[in-house]
Amino acid sequence: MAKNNKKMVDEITSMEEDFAKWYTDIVKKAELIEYTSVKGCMVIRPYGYAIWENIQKILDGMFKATGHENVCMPMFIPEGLLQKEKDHVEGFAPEVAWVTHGGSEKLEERLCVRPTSETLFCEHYANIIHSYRDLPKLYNQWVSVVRWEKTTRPFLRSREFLWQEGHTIHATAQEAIEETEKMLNIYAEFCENSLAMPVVKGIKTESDKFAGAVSTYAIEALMHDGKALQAGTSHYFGDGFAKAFEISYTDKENKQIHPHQTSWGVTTRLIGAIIMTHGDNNGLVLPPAVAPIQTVIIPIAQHKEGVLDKANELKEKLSAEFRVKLDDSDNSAGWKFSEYEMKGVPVRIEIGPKDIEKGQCVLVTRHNREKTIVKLDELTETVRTKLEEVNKGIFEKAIENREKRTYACTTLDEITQALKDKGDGFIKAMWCGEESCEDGVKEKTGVGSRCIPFEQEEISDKCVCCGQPAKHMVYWGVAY
RNA sequence: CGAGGCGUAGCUCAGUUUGGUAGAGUGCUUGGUUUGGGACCAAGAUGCCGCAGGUUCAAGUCCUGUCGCCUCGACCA
Repeated sequence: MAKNNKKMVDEITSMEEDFAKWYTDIVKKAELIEYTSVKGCMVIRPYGYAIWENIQKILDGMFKATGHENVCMPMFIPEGLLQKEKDHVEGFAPEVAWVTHGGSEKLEERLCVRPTSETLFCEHYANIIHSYRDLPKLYNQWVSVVRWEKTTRPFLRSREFLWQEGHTIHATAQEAIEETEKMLNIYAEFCENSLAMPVVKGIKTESDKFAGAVSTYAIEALMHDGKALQAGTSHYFGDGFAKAFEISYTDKENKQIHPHQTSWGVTTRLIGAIIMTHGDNNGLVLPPAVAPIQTVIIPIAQHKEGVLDKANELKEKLSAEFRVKLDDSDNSAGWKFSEYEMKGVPVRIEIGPKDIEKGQCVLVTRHNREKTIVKLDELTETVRTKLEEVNKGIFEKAIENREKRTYACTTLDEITQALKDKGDGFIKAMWCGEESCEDGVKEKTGVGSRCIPFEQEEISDKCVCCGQPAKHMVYWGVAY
């Protein structure tokens, strides 16, 4: 037993020892991805992709329920089109990949591989929007984009990544702002309910907003190691893009008006967020809503008469409601326990000869390894309850970690001290609104502004950096 | 992109200092015994020593370049 336990932890580096290594160990050993010969481009393997498919299914439903339609834009953007909006091109030019040849012919104009699709949507909107009757357009697409990142990490920062980008266009600023906020709320709701990941909703500072946006809203999550991760963004563009791309409509009074736009997105980075929010030293812990396998049945002494039959019967019954796997491979039971813990399966069902005799089985919840003996005729309900329990349990654990790692500070020294004593985390501190102070905090303490949360608190009345009257409470942190 | 570390069997790594027949554990295959926390015995297969040049009679080992991974910075979903 002692030997076995030791071996189990030997499989992955412990997160206390080396969090970054722990992360890559999990990503590889849970069979989420495999590296390829192109830096920053990974194979998302079936188990990893299944998580993404579940994320897609839920979010897509939420988008459609709020009136959005899916479209698909091309993957190439001609250089001239990318350059139409000044801030936008400045923001993205350093990290785009260019196509310069078609076959062996050099292209007249280079094509960039989309790093994001605002320009393509704008070109399209200019063509199809003429009247106030054409508005709004609530579009979304599920595609991949390319950004030539310098340092890459699976799911967190890859050169090609999967995402959805919503692009909407509205008659009025107010309507567009409402859309921006609505989508941020949808993201937050999804993260908290389906991913059991608590998030802070807020607005980005001027220096941190999206290239070309009037304002950028974001949800920020705190990972287990105390670093912050931007889990989703929603941008309000005003009519800046509309002007640059000459999109206008005729209103009821026969006046030419530039419409107002938004865009919003989440990416496969969410999978990284799930790993770093819920995972532990035995591997992944998946939120039930997106787990490819919600419950795994492990037969004990499966060579014995009747065990596999019973296990199959349970699988049949549970499949009506859950994503179920029965592992009848000839690996030992202990091996299977570890394997599915590594893969983060929320609920494990053990069924052996002794159980069958008593008309019961054993349920183990992944996040706390708690064992429950369940009567076979109550199994479906109990699995349902246990899945909810896992979801609740991991959410509370994540909240607890965030609370423990959130420090209210009134001076730069307090920030430095808190980080030193308690480790990385969210710093809540006041800010005067000046960029020089934002930079000053970064320079002197190492934490950058994450967002100005909607839920404001008054930590003090002075800016943490310059001591002048404060305008906002800001969340600061080291970001992924 | 700047600084540092590492690339040898599917995985973890030894061998590099001092050049001389390619190694271990684990995994894999086959057969048998096992099965309530990563089982045991026996037999077997597995290597462009990251890649490309160079030095040498001879390179995993020395030199140059390059690619990849990890850590810390700068940039970012």
